[in-house]
Amino acid sequence: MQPPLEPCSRQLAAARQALSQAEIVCQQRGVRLTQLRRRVLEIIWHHSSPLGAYAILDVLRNDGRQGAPPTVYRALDFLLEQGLIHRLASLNMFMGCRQPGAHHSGQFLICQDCGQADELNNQTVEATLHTEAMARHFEVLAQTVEVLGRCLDCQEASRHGD
Amino acid sequence: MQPPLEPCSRQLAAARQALSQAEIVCQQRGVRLTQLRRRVLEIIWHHSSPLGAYAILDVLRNDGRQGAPPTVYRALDFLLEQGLIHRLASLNMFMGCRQPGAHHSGQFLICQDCGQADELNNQTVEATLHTEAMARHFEVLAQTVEVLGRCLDCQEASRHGD
DNA sequence: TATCTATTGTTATAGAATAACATCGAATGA
DNA sequence: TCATTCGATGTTATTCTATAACAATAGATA
Repeated sequence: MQPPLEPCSRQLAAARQALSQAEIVCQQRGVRLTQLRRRVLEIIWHHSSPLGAYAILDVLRNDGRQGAPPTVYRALDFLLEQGLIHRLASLNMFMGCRQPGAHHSGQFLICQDCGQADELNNQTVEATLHTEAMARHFEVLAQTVEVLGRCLDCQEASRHGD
Repeated sequence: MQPPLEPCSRQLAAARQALSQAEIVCQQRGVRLTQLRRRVLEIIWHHSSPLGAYAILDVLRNDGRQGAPPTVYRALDFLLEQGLIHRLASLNMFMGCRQPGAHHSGQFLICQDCGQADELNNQTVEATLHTEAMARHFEVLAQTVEVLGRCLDCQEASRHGD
């Protein structure tokens, strides 16, 4: 689980796109994507795998900005509310959302070796859970669906490694 | 989210059954359900909603037993390994498993008002996630499926309350 | 400009989980 | 019976995650 330190060009491009999309979404909604919030979103997108709040805080401090945990958590709360990032409950970490604008819970494949997470949006899973809930007269507010396992790269790496 | 302090008779009966089942399962597997582990399982079953590790620790201390966090976490680890309890990642809490013996991830409906959690075992959800994972050559090790919302009782309570 | 509100800074603390090492206790064999 | 061994528990300390409470600041509005 070694997070790379420098984002590759593909990540940078993804981050740029995510940030400009975020600007649009926030403008449409009349909410403020401040410097801090924008920077936190950028930090998250520059990283190839989900990041913890304190890792984000470290980067902010490296920026020269002063800050404490609430600084980060408030920015994260804003980004979560706007559907710009997801929180992975099983890791206590945060990652960028590829479909901002439309609020959705999403489903995630999380590799326990490299830490990377893939977002799914399987309608069958979501609908089936809704049906199960309805049968119990349960009102659904959010879904947490996280599949822990190993991605192809890490399976191969462990085979060659041994 | 007010957890009741005294278990009702239905809970006590459920706890008794869960404990005797746990005894059988552990004996069959040749693992030891010690006093401490048994007591932690009992505490969890005596409570109507999922419990946090530190809440369990408080009960243990009320018993007169000395203890620190590792005391509880080791017992919880054992019970998780044996499939006797589940951990709810979105709450950092633990609850009894109704199908001990068969290791399974389960799916949960969690009421944000009263804190109670209902366990599902929907095969469609599990199979669909497996299929999605396979399509990405992702090896599944565990599934976390937690639906947050409001149970019928709490929906009605809030309607009458306003 | 004065005011109001949202945002950020700051300090302190609560809550969740584990590392590392000491001690105890139940099973096993001599 | 005693000694040994290994699993289980006790103990202390620390790390990581998250929030409460209040102060200071900056942006918008009248």
